[in-house]
Amino acid sequence: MGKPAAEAHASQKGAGNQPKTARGEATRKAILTAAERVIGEKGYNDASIGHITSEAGVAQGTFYIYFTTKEQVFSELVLEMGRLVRHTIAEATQDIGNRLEAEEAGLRAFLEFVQAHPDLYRIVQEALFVDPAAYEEYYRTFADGYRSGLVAAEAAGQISKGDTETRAWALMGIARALGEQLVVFKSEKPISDLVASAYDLIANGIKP
Amino acid sequence: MGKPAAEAHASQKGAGNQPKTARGEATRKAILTAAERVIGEKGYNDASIGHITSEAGVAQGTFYIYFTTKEQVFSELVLEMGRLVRHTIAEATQDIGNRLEAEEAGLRAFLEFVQAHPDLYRIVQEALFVDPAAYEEYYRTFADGYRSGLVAAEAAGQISKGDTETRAWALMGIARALGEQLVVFKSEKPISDLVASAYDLIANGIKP
DNA sequence: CTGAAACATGAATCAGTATTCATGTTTGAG
DNA sequence: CTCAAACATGAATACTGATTCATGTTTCAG
Repeated sequence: MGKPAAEAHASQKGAGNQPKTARGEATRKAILTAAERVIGEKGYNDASIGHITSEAGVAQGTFYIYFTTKEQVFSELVLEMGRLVRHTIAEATQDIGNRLEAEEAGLRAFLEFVQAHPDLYRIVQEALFVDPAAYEEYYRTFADGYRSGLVAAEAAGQISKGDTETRAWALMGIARALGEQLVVFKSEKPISDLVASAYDLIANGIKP
Repeated sequence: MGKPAAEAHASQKGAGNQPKTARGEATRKAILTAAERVIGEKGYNDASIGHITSEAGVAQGTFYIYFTTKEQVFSELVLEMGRLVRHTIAEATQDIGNRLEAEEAGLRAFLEFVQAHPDLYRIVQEALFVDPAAYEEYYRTFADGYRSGLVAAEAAGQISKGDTETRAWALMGIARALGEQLVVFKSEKPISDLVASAYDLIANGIKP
């Protein structure tokens, strides 16, 4: 029984060892940031621990002080993206009483976030292949929130009646597609134009 | 100059060595099919050449008679998916004069295809990380076709005016999201329901 | 029939890289 | 100050898996 069984019941989520000093804190954050950039750019498999630690300016072994596994940093990044995106959208829409307007504001906030964090965006997409559970949780959580918003709006008569679940997925699909336009296809189109067009489609459809 | 410089100017697309006998033809197809299943299920990185060849019932070295690289089979599968999907949708919509109806029929055809070929669907998604060029070509080609259809419909007064490019991306985003529902999230919802809800959204929007 | 081209085999090669570890260095509570 | 806990190092380990190759076997045009 030599081991203190420190990490017996994970102090935080599935996080590796948590730092206990300011120095450790900084180092962990440096690694996490480097991982975001490197994995986002090269993809999970081509991003080696060596790349990450050298980008972070620490030795290779240091990685394993704070993370148990390469996959674990990845998962943590997916979680982080989830928290950040939900927070960003919630904040952007909290004062808006009308759902259609909220839809527009939320989409804009999402696209701005994605443009500012392209690496995180890609990481979430890659999660489908690296950490399917994290991927599913990300989208399920998101969709649940989305759906309940739609249900409320429907009840309040702010939107027409319809299959809220499918609508939620479809609307998320639109947001994703436009986000991909920015991050993957490097579209030059201004976000406001994307939002305006998408909003018109969402509100009115394309029937003449 | 011992080498016949056989593959000097690729006989077919970027395809590896093409078989020259019936036996070879069959073997190549067996490997391709196995690759589709194995890569679709395990993902690119966990799918080893050994897995693929054993699933195909051939020796490991046989793989390299028909493909130059692991990445190359993958690319070929992405191309195949592109051809098949375009063909499927074109066929399902060719006799439909009205764009809105075509939209509905096309979406249905796409979802049915995706449900029948979940492995190919996943492979295309993973292409963003394994072979970005193939991924981009897949979606660019698709979007171009989509967009020109919308332009024609707009001119014919079958749909309202709007930013065709963004609309094309958004509509593809809806299709993708629903496809993912089927393949990734294993939704039980019947395709007709998905199509009906999505069609209503696309045609009329959600404004009350 | 027949032999050169095709095809098939599977063991060996070879490189990359995640993870571990023995050894220092730094920090901060007391 | 002081020393035990934290933190950091980077070389060594260990393993996986793509690709090659020397050696047979099969096909089919002539």
